Amino acid sequence: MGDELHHRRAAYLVASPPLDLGDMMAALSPSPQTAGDWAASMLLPGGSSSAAPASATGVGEDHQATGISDVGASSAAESSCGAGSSTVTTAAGSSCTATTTEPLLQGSSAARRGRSNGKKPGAGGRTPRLAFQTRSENDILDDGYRWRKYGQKAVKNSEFPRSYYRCTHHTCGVKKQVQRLAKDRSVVVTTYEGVHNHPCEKLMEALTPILRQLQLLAQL
DNA sequence: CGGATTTGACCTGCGC
DNA sequence: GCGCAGGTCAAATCCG
Repeated sequence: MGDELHHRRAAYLVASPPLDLGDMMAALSPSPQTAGDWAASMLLPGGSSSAAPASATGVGEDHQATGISDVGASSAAESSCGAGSSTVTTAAGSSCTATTTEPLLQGSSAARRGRSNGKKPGAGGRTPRLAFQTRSENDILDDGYRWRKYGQKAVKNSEFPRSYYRCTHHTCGVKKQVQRLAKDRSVVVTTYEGVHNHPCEKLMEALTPILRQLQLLAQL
């Protein structure tokens, strides 16, 4: 998947981020929505809770997405890009490789511990989890949302600590974990847990002028 | 001064 | 039951 993603990376750096953000969001969406559909859904107040996809994106940063995993209820570190992968192509023609990794257990103890504040993942595994790898110097990738770090933990079998973040939006309980891969320190594994119930700030910011134009055109 | 980050303590689940 | 490891809390600290 290398070359294509390299091109995408260049696009992130040079071209307008919002489109790529949409691409990525659409690509990561559980439903086969187009970027446009998704963007539209995000603009509906309250409509994003059901239609909004997971939050993983790489935008405006020097990050290269190398693998995406829909993680069932287990730790994502060193697990992304595991089992069979499939390529998701968005309306804009861009693509990224998504990997569903239900059989993630791989014997590691991390996979067994789904605890979060006493709440179990729940029957059927409540919150969706999505892990993906990015190749970057930067641990923190700018996905358009605002995050507050609430913890950092040394992880076994890894010289790099794992960082824990929560979305700062009041009504949003989305979390993410960021960890650098022990095997390849240039790779950052980001695991998102949950779905944002509010629009992406940066996306909204970027889309506003476009929407204005669309509204003007619609009036004609 | 308010919000974000750091960091050690604490809690919980799981394997032995 | 104990120890280990992951995840969270919250006080202290930092920073704009």
